[in-house]
Amino acid sequence: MVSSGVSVRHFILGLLNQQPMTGYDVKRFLKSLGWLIDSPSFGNIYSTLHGLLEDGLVSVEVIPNDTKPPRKVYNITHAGEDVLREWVGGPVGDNVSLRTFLMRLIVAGSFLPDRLIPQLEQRRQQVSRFLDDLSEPDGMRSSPVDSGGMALDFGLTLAEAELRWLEDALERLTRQPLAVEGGAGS
Amino acid sequence: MVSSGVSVRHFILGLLNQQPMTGYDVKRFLKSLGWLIDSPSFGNIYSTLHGLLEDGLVSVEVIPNDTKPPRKVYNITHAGEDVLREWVGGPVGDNVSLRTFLMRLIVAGSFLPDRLIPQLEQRRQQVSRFLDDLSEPDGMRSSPVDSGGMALDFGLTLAEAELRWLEDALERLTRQPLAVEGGAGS
DNA sequence: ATGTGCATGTAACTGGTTACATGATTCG
DNA sequence: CGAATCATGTAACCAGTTACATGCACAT
Repeated sequence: MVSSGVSVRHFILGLLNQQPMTGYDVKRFLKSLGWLIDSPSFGNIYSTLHGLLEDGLVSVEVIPNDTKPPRKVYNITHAGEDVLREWVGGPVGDNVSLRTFLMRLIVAGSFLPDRLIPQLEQRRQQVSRFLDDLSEPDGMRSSPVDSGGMALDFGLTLAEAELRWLEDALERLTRQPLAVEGGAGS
Repeated sequence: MVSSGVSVRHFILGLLNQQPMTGYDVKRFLKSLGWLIDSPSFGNIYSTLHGLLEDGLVSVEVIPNDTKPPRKVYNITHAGEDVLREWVGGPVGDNVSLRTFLMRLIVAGSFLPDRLIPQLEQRRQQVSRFLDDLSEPDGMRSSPVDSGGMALDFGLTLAEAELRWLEDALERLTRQPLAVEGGAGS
């Protein structure tokens, strides 16, 4: 019932929306984010790409490299754009994890900047709520686990940093709606 | 070959090491961390608990609640402690995600503070490397995806916050080794 | 020569989710 | 009176991993 199916499928489709890529490129990019979110394996990436192709959400251009295996550059189709637009516009689902949020941010960032604001706002509320719970005697702090330990402190630090970023980003976006179009895409 | 099998299994065992709990308690705690990492579902938690019990890594105390379903409080056994100690002491695996790191931190935090330092150090190097790559023209910044976009900025902010925390924590730990023992327990 | 990076793919497996079933209690 | 919280559990299903297979180019 979480309903925010942030499968690799949507995420990869989102990357392809920003820039045509090969499976290997996708892997390389995701690997660079490895410290934040786990990169899906090659196996998963390639089969996801095959699935997207079968469903007509991406097209492929095979660039033969006569000795090497040919590069297969995948590109999003109109049908794919429709699916993606619907997904990004759709409900975020409460209690999204950092991983989920980042994925949506990457996809939505250069696609529909106006739809972005409610997502940032939702996220801000969530992180803010977490921070508030720490001050209350009935929040997570009262939890027996790791009372006063490092993990709590770690989470706190990250939450504060994220919250500050969110507030900053929201302010920037609401002041000047920045009608991006040629920004990142074509 | 990632070898850092941070399955829910290890994580739950780690929570049980800090405090005996029911499956429902585990869920409640994990849910409070939902903004950071996805909480496993009830189905997974309960069946993991059953598995741990079968393997003798936890024991259970059934507290009958005559009208309500009985509470089943799980407690780690000596065998369980051995398994956990081995896991925490084991290799972290390079390129761990935030999720993985947090899990290890929660488990290790109140268990083996001396083994903690190399883990923090490894993590520090990883995050630091990411940050360095952003300055180089050949790093992730050169990636076609989301150039100059929000997601990159978001990641940067979090990375900086995490790095600062790690450096702080390392300094504190190396100056006074803090021989925790009763720290988190009774 | 040995390893690392480029480049793709498949099949078996397992970890975890979703959806279901049950039932009392408290809150609005 | 209906919804949420407490409290446990099972089984079908799906997402994603691991391990394998192939092969050239380039650096050490």
